[in-house]
Amino acid sequence: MIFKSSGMSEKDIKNLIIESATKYFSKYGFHKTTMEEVAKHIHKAKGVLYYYFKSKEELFEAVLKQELNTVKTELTKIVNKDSDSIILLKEHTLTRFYFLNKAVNYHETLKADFFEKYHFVKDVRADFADFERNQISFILNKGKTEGYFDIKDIESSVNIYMIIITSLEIPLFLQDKYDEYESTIEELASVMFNSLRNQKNIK
Amino acid sequence: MIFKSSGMSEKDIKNLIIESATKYFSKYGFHKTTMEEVAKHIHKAKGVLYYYFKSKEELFEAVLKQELNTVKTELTKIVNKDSDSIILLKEHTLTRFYFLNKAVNYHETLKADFFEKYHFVKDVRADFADFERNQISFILNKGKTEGYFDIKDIESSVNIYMIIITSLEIPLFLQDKYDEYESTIEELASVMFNSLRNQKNIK
DNA sequence: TATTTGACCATAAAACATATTTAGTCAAAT
DNA sequence: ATTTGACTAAATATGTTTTATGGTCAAATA
Repeated sequence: MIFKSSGMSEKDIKNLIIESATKYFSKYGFHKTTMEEVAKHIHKAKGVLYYYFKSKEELFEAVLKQELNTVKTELTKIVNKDSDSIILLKEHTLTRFYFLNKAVNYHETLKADFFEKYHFVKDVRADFADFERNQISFILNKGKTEGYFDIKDIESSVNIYMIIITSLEIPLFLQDKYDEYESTIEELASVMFNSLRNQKNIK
Repeated sequence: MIFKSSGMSEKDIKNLIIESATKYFSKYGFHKTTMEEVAKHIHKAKGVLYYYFKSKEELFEAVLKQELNTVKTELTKIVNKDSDSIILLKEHTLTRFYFLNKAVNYHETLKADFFEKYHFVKDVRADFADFERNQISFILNKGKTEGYFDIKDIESSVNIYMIIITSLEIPLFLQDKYDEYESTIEELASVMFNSLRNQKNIK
């Protein structure tokens, strides 16, 4: 009983904090959110945040990780489907953008490439990039085995895919062109997988 | 004689100013360049700059236009070649990035998407985008006619091409990843034209 | 007439000083 | 084990002064 309630409550409080922090970080961003308001919202003193998190940055990282885990979960669902790799790649790309578009704290971290203020999130970003790289690598390999894709160098293809995908993040999410481009994102995804498609008539 | 010398000198001075301005804008950027130093460099008083240009912004525009004209000239050379449209598209893309990489004042204008300070260059940028759109449109049409490309909707394909191309500008030029990505740019260009290639075995 | 000058002004940027807010700490309380 | 809230150091915001700079213009030049 003692174990249960103390164990439960620790996790609950931590989650409550993350929940509250998510609310404020999402609305005001990292720098305009204060630890005070995050604590007040769950009727606690500010100090308690530092019992569960070492710093504001660490709290933000927790929020960001949770946000990206949602995306990861959705993407994993797709990779686990037993559709054709072509379908997989297309769905993966579309889902990626769809859920990433909602991940507003991730959007903020894109500023790390321009402003020094956000360098502390680079590990989380690198982790997500690795995750994605692995998944795309898996899909391309599967497609190669199945004969759908004609790829000499998988790693090189994954590289190019990643470059295009991440380059698009800035216009889509930092310049808020997701809605404007939405109708073309599908065609955009097609460009990518069409180019990988097995083409017998190529020199 | 009077016409010649006065006509000549007007153009010469204007070009001298642009030349000097190019030097300073390229080295220090728009905001850190002063009209004073641009004038001093050609041993003139600051006021004379305002005889030929209405404002600092207009002078910068002149520099930028000249810079982009170099790129336009190179790209036009390629479009005028009578190679296969596939070769054309690839060369066009590579040349575009190669010369744009040297156009440091153009790089600065990319900041217009993030900072209000650069909004005044939007006309020049729009003009360049139109120019490019037309050229790509021309190449794709040519490719369609020749049977190299299998494109239902040219305009839509041009759109996607433009979105990818311009999205890449920020990582390449603002985040200085051109050298890092250089070896993959060619493959990147291939992705684009492969996807447009006539593929007989598509559903 | 066409061009150039440099003193001049208004405004913007830089530099400085001051006040306020906030991240993070910690001894004490629960 | 967890929470509190007073506390500090540092960052941020605010206000003030100084300096630098874009732009003007009447007069000079050629």
